[in-house]
Amino acid sequence: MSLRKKKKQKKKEEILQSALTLLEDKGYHGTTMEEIASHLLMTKGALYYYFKDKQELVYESQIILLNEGISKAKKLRNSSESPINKLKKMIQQHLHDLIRNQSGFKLMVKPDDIFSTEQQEEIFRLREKYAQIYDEVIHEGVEQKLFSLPKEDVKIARNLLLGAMNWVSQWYDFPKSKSIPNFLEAVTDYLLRIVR
Amino acid sequence: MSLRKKKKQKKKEEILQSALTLLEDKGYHGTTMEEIASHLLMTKGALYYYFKDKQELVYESQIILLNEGISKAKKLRNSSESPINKLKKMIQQHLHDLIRNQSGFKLMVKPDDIFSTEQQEEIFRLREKYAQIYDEVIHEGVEQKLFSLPKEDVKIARNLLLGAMNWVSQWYDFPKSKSIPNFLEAVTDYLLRIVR
Amino acid sequence: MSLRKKKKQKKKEEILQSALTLLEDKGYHGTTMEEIASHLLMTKGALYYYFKDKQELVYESQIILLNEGISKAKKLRNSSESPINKLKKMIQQHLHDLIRNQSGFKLMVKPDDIFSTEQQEEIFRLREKYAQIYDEVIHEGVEQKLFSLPKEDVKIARNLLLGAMNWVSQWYDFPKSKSIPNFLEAVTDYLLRIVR
Amino acid sequence: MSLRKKKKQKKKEEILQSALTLLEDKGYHGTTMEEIASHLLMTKGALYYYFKDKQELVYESQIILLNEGISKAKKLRNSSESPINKLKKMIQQHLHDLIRNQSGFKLMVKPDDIFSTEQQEEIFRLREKYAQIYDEVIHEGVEQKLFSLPKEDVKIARNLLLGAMNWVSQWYDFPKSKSIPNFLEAVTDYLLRIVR
DNA sequence: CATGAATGAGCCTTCATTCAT
DNA sequence: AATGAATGAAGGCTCATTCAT
Repeated sequence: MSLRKKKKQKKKEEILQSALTLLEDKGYHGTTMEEIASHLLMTKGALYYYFKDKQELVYESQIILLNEGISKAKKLRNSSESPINKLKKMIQQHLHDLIRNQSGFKLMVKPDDIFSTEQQEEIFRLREKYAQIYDEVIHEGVEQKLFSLPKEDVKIARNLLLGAMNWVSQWYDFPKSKSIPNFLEAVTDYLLRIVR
Repeated sequence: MSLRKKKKQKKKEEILQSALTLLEDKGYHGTTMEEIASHLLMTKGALYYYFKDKQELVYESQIILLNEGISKAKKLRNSSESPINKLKKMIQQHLHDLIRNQSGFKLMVKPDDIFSTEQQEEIFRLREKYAQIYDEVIHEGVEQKLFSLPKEDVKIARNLLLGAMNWVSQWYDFPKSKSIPNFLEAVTDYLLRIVR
Repeated sequence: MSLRKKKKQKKKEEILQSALTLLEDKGYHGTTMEEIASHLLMTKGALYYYFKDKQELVYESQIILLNEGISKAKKLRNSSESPINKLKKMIQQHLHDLIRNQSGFKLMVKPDDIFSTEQQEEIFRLREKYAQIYDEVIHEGVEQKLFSLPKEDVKIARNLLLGAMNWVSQWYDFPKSKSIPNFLEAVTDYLLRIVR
Repeated sequence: MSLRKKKKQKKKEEILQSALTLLEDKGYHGTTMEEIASHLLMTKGALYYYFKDKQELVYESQIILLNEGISKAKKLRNSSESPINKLKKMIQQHLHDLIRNQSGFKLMVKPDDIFSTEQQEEIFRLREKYAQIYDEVIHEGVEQKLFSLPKEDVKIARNLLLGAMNWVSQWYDFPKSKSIPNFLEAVTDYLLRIVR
């Protein structure tokens, strides 16, 4: 990639990161291009140099988010820990990012009338990819008799897990709560019960 | 209440029910008054005979939803079943309504810039009221040594429960799945693990 | 006229009187049928039993106003007072009605795109009729050498008079001012200077 | 100010001038943003680039108008003419602008439910400022025994003057009348009688 | 590359008007 | 005669998008 393109790429990611925060907060229709731009001290028009349209910008922000999640989860899955510890760390990673306001699994709950079919499919593909990493770890745990559930229920358990995690951003209360690490520890323990 | 008023009230609820479906799907900003109206074979203008503005319509739809949930949950809590069975039934009720597309706990994830402060407070109050019914049942279970968690963690457990439940509408796949009752049964069992 | 019709006529006048107050305040476009109705404890729809449409209602309110003014002015003109006193009393009558919130000369400053051509013509005809009564009295005063202006300037003087009078409602300040009679006396004296 | 900003400012004033003509004619509620825009061969949306909303546009048009009037009046007041001539010229200036369709003292007769409280106060402040220039000149005339009225009546006289002047646009009939200068001369003479 | 400016479609809302009852 | 209910045409305003400079 040329220097030019690299620079452009960097700027794009900068925009996407900033946009994510806003999108997380107010959703697709509630977030304006104007807002996204002004948060970055740019003008609306400039965004269109980097992205064809709003849809593309938001789509790419989702992709980035999912890919980041996947890559982090993969790293943990590949570690040499026990399945229990792997799952623990994956959950904590997920929650950590969520609280730090970077999640996107909440965002586009029903992306039907926002994204094109291909875009939707890609998003679902990545979501599934992310989820499968969880599945694999759970599977591993089942085989090692650390988790007690039939293999055909792995997906159900995983979905419940993801749901419970994603909801945390709704009720987690920064200042009042115990310290973040303590909080994460407690939540993780209860979540693990789903599979044990 | 006069006959006239009753009729008007009925129509209002009809509108609210219909609006809920759409709002659930596309969120506040993604749902237009036009859509809400045409779904009911009315014109946009007619909605304004029943509701002052969009905000009020959506607000009332949330209130109705929450109140319905509260009333159903209360009935189950007051039954003479064991805490385990109570919780089971409450979960199944919740999921059932969710799948039948009536939930609203998902809807207004961040009602900040949609509702007025008072409206937000009322919504939070009702959400809390609903959640407390869960708390009570869990409490009861703890005291009867049916559930194993310290009392100070009841709220955490309840929140994880609600999150996992609300997420179900994201992945539950009507036609392909096992029959609804079987599905509910399975999900409920895994959810109960959180508190056992 | 049948009793029916008389009753209807009375109600119409009641409506017109009430409408006048509002129209005076907020103008044609600023006053809604809803407001007019609710001020009379009726519903919007009922107004349409008495008046074909908003235009007609407003038009008739203007006519009534002008006719009342004309009739009052005629009475004063026909009295046996001196032209000076006649004019004085006409001015005071006009101001009195104005302050009591009944004037309409201000209202439809440019009735062009509100009224039909015929309606406009009728309104102008009546305005002119009202003004001519002033002209006659001034004329009389000129002939008796009580007023000093050439006859060809009578209309100019009369228009200045009317303008100054109509403006009074803009600045007259009820509570703070001297008593109404004192105030009227003072204003009238200065106005008379125009023709003396 | 940068060139860009100057250009924007110029455009704003262009819009305001054009809007004034329409507002003068049909009042606040009778004038649409659409009309204002199309008169300038722009689209509705473009107006919102220059003004936050209709209220602001109209408000600023009033301010400009008042400030122009004040500045012109001040110049005349500061001249070395006799109070009589000063007043004469101020009246003629006012009438001249009025006939050339630039007055705004008529416009917002009751700005109550159009403008915000602060906006109203500013408008009243400027109206008062304009009026006070008249007061000062009249005062001067009184002290030089050129005008005969007690000082406590200056405001009354001034208000009658302004009212009579503003009304002129209602009845002044361009084509039929004598030439404008002659007309102004005549009107001014009669108006001066109020204070002499 | 970026900006200021403009466009146009679409949304929320108001309101005169109609009409069955 | 009057009302509740509904309609439809605007009107104000927002916002994604475009484009000349």
